[in-house]
Formats: sequence, C-alpha cells, structure tokens
Amino acid sequence: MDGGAAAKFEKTYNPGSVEGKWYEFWIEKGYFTAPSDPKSSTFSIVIPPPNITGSLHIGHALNNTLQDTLVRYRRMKGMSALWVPGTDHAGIATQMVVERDLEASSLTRHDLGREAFVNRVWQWKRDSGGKILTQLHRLGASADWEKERFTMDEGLSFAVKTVFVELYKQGLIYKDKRLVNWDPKLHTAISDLEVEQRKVKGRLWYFRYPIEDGGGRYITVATTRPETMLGDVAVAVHPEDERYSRLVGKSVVLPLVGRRIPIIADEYSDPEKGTGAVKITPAHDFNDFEVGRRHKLDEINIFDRDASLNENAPEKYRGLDRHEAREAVVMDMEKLGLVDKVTEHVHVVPYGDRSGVVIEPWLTDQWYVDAKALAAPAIEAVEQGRIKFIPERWKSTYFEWMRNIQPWCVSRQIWWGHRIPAWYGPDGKVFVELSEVDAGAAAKEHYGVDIELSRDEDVLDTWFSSALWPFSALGWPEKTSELRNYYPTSVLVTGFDIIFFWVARMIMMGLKFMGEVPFREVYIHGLIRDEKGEKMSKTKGNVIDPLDIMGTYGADSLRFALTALATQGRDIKLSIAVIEGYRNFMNKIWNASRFLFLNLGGYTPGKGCASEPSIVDRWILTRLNYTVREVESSLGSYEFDKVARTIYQFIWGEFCDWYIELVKPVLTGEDTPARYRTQSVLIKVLLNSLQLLHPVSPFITEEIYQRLRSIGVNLKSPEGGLADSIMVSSFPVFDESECDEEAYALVEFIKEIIAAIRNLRAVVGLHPTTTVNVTLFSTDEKMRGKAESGRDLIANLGRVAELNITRGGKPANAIAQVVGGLEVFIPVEGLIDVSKEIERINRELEKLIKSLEQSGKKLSNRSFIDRAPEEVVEKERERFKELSIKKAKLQEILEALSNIG
RNA sequence: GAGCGCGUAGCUCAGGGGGAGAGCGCUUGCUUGACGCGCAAGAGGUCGCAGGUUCAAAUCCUGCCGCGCUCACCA
Repeated sequence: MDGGAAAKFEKTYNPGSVEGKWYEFWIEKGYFTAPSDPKSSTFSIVIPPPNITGSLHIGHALNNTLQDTLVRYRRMKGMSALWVPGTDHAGIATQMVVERDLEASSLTRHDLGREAFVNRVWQWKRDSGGKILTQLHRLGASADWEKERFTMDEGLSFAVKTVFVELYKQGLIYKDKRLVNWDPKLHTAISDLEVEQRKVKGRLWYFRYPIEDGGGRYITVATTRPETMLGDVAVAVHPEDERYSRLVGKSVVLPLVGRRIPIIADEYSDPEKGTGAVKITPAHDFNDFEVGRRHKLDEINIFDRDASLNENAPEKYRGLDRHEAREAVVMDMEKLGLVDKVTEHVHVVPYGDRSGVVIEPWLTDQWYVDAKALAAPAIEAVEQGRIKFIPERWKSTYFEWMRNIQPWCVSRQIWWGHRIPAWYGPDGKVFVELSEVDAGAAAKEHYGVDIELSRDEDVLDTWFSSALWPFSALGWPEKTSELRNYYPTSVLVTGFDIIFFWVARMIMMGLKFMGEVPFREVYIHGLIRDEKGEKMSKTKGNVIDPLDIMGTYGADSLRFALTALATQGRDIKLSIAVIEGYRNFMNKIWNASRFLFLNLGGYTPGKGCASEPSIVDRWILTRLNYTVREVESSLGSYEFDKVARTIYQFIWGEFCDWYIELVKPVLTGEDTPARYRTQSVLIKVLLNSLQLLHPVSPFITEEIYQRLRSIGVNLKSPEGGLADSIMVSSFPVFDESECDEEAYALVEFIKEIIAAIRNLRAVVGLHPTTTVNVTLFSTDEKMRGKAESGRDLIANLGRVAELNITRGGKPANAIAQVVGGLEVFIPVEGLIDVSKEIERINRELEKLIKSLEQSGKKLSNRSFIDRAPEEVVEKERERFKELSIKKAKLQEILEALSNIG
C-alpha cells in the first residue's frame, strides 16, 4: 500500500473528532443488543440504576467504565452479553426537585393536589429525567438501550405490586404502630439507613421532679431534650441502684404538666449515666418505647408531624415548634427552681440524610417488611459461596448488618413512588391486592356487599423497587426469555456505600422471588475522592466533572485512568495529572499506529510470509502472549488496576520502546522478505494490543482498527468471520506455541547490553547522535555467542560504530559496565571526570558487596542449606556466583580507571 | 463501644515469606525521520515502631503509635 491512509494520520490524537462517530456506528450495527435467544454462554449485568435527578459524576463514570469493560471483554470472548441500563425514580429526591420548581411559582404540591403533582413529576421526568443515560453514551457504555428500564415503568410497577401483595399474604409485610424515624421537614418516615448519626455539642439539663408526698424531696433526671418531658410517663431507676430503691413504687408529680407518674425499676436505666434516674418518654424515644411496653405505660405523643407541640401538651406550649418548646420548658423549669444544673454535653443526634433536619422518633402506623425472615436465606447464600464478594472482606460488612437486621419500614408519606396496594374498608379493615378491582372483590366477600374502599395514601421506599431490579428489569413476573437466559446475572458492580441499601436487599428479594441468587459475584469498587482524599462536593468546589474531562482528554483517557486506579482499596484519589498521563498514553498508541502506517510500504495484507521470524519477532510475540495471559487473568479476578498496568507496560514499555526501535532498520532496509515479515508482526502485535485495550478504551481502538481495515487488515469475529468492528472481534488467546523462552531471554540480555552502552555514553557525555566504538568482553564463549546474535541490534540502538566482541585484551583508557558475565567497554577520548566515575562505581560496588555478604551469610548457614527448598538454595548459589564475578569485574574496572586518572 | 481497612521513593499507589516496584514529580542531555502528550540517562526508600514465628519477614502473628471508614449510642 502507499502512504495514502497514513497521510491522514494527524500527529496528535484528537478524541473529540472520533468518539461520537463510533458510538453511533456501534448503535446502528446493533452491537449492544443482546441476543434474546443466545446460542453461546451468557454474561449479564444490570446497571446500578442511577437516580433520574442525577447527572453523570465521576463515581458513575468509574462504575460504568468497569461494567462496560467487563461486558465488552465477555462479548469479545464470544459470550452473549447483556447489560441492562435504566434509572431509578428516587422518590424523595425527585419529589423535592419538582417541589423546588413549584416554589418558583409560589406553589406547593398541596396546591396542585396529588394527581396533578404526580403528573407534573412525570412531565419533569420526560423533560429532564434520564439525562444521565445519554451522558453514559459519551462514556462509551455498551448497554443494551433497547432494554432500558425505569423503576416506575409499567412492568416494574407491576413487579412491585406483585411482590408487596405476595409478601403481605405470607405475613412478611405487615402494618404496625411503632416509633419510626420521622422527618419533620419532609413529613415522612424514613428507614434506619437514611438516618445520619452526627456528633454534636449539646447540653445536658438536670431537672428535679418533686416526689409525691415526699416532703419537698426530688428525684433528679438528666435530659438532652427538655421539651420531651411534657410526654414523660415514668422515671426509671436501676433495680439494684440502692440510691433509689426506697423510691421505687412512689410517684413524682411531673412539673409544668402536673401529671402523676410512677418511679419504676428497669434494667434499662444505667446507674453510671446522668443521675442514674432516667425520664421515660415512650412516644419519643426508642429505648423508652421498649421500657414503656414492658411496664404497660401510656404513650403520650406530644408532637404533630412538624414536630410542633400538639394538644397533648399543656396549653401554653401548644403550637410551639420543638426548639421554641425547649426554650420555654427550660425557662419555666428555671422559674420553678427545678433546674439542678446544666452541663455541656457531646452526644449523637440523628439527622435525615436528605432533609438535614433532626429526626424525631414519632409514633405512627407504617408498613414493615420482616427483614429478619428474608435475611436468613440471604446470609446462607453468601456463607455457602453462592454469591462471592470481591474483595472478600466486604462479606463481613454484609454479615454484620444482616445478622442484626431490623424490620424495614417501607412506607413513605410522599406522593412520588409506588403507591401501596392496600385498600381500607369503612371499619379500617385492610385489603391488600394487585388492583382496586381485586380489592373490591375481596371486600365484597368480606362484607357481603359492594362497599366503597379508600386506598392507602403512602408510597413505598424507592429501595423497595430497587431490590427487585435484577429480575424486574428482566421482565419479571412475566416469564420472559431475558429472565430465562440471563438470570441470575453474572456480577453486580457497585460501591461499598450501598451494600446495605441495595446489595443486601436485592439478595433477599432475588432469593425470595426467583428462588435463586440475583448475581453470582459482587464486585465492590472504591469511592472517588479528590487528590487530597476528600469527598468531592459542589460546595467544596473540588469536583472533577467527567463530562469536562472527556471533552478535554477524551473518554478513553478517563476510562483508562479510572481503570488504572480501580485497586481493591476503599478510596480512589483522582487528579487531573493522572488523567493527563493516560491521555499521553493514548497519544502514544496513536503515534505507534501512525508509525506503522508510515512504514507499510510494499505490504499487502493477507499475503503469506516467506521469512522466518527473527529473535526480536519471537521475543515480542512471547511478550505479547504473556501480556494476554496476564490481562485475561486480571480481568477474571477484577484486578482492574493490573489490567491497565499490564497493557500500559506492554504497549509503551515493550512494543514502542523496544520492538519498534529494534525493528526500524529492517523497515528501511533492503531485505524485502524480512521487511515484509516485520510489517506483519508489527500489525499483529498492534492489532492484539488494540484488542486488549478495547474493553477499557473503546474509541481509539476502534478508530485505529477501522483505519487498518481500510487498508485491508481485518480481525476475526468469535464466529470466524471478518469483524466489522473491533468490538465484535475475537479477544486474543494465550498461545503457548507462539512463546519462545530462549528468544525471550536472549533479547532481554541484549536489552541490558544496550542499556549499559547508553549508560556509559551518558557518563561520558556523548551527544545522542555521535557514534562510539564498543568492546564487549567475555571469556565465556556462549556469552559472546549471544552478544554476537544481537550484534546489529546492539550496534543500532547503542549508536555503535565498531562493535568488537572479544575474549582478547580489554581496552585501555575505557570505562566499563558489567552485564551478567559480560563487560561493556567504551573508550574514553578526551577528558572525562574520572573521579566522578570512580565514585559512581564505588557506590555500585558497595551495594554489591552488601548483597554479596548477605548471600554469603545465607549460604554458610547450615539450617538454610538443610531446610530451605533445594531450588531456593540453588538459586542463592547461582546468585552468589554472579555477584562474585560482577564484583571482581567491577574491581578490575576501578583499577583500570585509576590508571587513566 | 464494636467491626473493617490503611501506614512502601517528594506525591499517588501496586506488590507481598527467599534479589525493593510503577506512574507523576525532580536532575542531566537531546529538532534520534511515529510521538516534546516525546526520547535517553540518572538521583531518590533501615517498606510506621517494638516484639514473636521461621533457615529466611517489607510480606505471617501479637502489641503499640498514627490515619480513615462503617455500625451502634439524644440520660
């Protein structure tokens, strides 16, 4: 071919001009579509559905890059691969977004009414929801967009209803009146997991409660929440606390309220804490609630849904919010002289993770899932290894939570979400059915007549629908082919922050409704931080926006950087500098390809090769195969950082730095068959390198592959046909027959000789282009033979004019280096700083002597010889010998140097 | 309070019973016919501290110090 195709090769890779084009190409070709009737083995992933209100942040970029890498790899291995994309309806978050929009027109959702509001949310979703999925296109995500799902779409809503009704009928969902974490700002219950415990500086008030008929004596209780005293129903002391034993059974008169409340004995009371006597407010404290139930105490709820005081509080406090009430209560207590003291107190206060306000334990009717019952098989599945966590240590996090799991409050008092399929009769009898019609029928059966029912107002926790995602997204409860072919999914890729929220719940629901785990493996990746290890946030201004990054550096660079950083640790510190480094890598690949195109003169793809591969060819092919093996094994074990490192090292450190350089003379030389052979090896190695890289960096690899195709170079698909795209080409396979250990070792040795020459040249301060005469000295014939076989290579990369390989005399006036059993000399012409060189060699010698001593010590140790494995001892002997030889040679060199001086 | 993790080159991090590694940064030299987003050469580390196991410990165990995360906890 001629230079036509090469002419279009710009000097610098420009990702912006190619990425969009190839994404469209893949879509048009339908390459992302998983076969509904797979003929090969399958691989499937469901995306952790991003929140519809979200836009792509760097965490999504990481999460989806890793998924895409896995999917692309398996696809190239010939598997039928399905990656289901979709979004999550994010109940509270989405409702808040739309309410904020309404605020602009001074409206609340209550002004609109439920139906209109929900319509408004749908409208919002159509306009701006799911933006994040199109942003994933930029990243190159090869998800099957035809199968995109939304947790509120019709099918998933049906799945949610089905699950709810089924669990209810099995007694695993029930309604209960207990304390919940109430968010007084959002007016909804939230689950334990949505509560953030924050350490705050508060105060501890010590209140005196007058003892009834106690002759003016008091019992003093301490509290951080004075306002709750208005709901107190008892004072508890420890049964064995002698300070108070006389008082048990007596009563106190609750100040400000006037209620007579008992002093009770309960082990909950801790003599060490506070005064040892604790006020009991069952309606507003989880622990007190338990105490109350034990002693059959009243539950006096003094708050309304805003956490303002209601009619159960004394009149003067009614309508105050909890903060005002606190001040008022304290002031009034002070007036009565009933405040013993006030101390500074650091304690933990629950905050709503969405609203940021203090959560109030509040007594309400809510729906609960009996998580304990569902957890048992889910724990077992992980114990038995039917689900594997990677890294494995996350297993213990999972177990810890699952073994102490609490009932899961799934009802939310908001409007956006799956409305609970429960209907009530006039007497409050509940009918849980799939539809209003079914509920009506059930009611008729119960009451004997048609009767008007009212539907439960609440919606379900968003995570309830997310928990069904691995099977609902595949079409359950319909018996779809996707479900048949792709469930259980192969792996779930996610961050450790949602192991409880999501992973655990998916496992419970998957086992319950599919009778099978939802995924066989869970790969947990780290969370991305900024370069200082801090969480990225808009307020801190340290956000790295993946869209910006892709604009500047290209999606491939970002993806490669994220992959390289995806170690099995917790935090991933990302900086622009790292991304820039991998952008440079992309450019390196680009230029290696460019070089190839500029040197394809006379090459015809597909034409047989007349010439036997050279040692250098065999070396790079061996190295390539080792790389393939390493990459495949790392992908299999989710060691993404190793995947990236291995590819990087091979392409840059071996292919570009050595193979291309070693082979340049052949490409410009007269030996046509050799040139032809080299061209074909270059192409093979480049192609395979691109394939190895493709799952991580899909765009540049496709761009270069398509350029190769344009000159008639093609890859094969797993089925054996020509691959129209690198993404449907067959991933390279480790091929033992292409490995040549001897050639490999030989070229490694030659590389060392070249490095030694380069080092000496630098010492002498030779200009890179001036040539030099080099003597390679060895008394070992084999060694000289090896050097001889690399003569041209050494001469070329060492810029050697005359290469003398000899066992004869060593040159005088020369400086030297030792490589294995070989001495490398270059003459010293003119002035060099001999003393500096002596110093340098002395330093090397020092290190050498130290290792030699260590090695000698080992070998003279009887127990080492006796107990260490034979091959270790042998290796040590070998090493000792080599070190000794090297030491002797260095000493000779030193001597020779001092003669020059 | 319980659990988990991490302390390795100036920075970010791999590695993991038997010769200290990478990228970035740094120093020196270079219009080397692919690439200065580059090439070549180099400097730089008692692998947190103290014990123990072992023929052998950066690597395994114990303790300590420092840092981080998760869970629990409103007297």
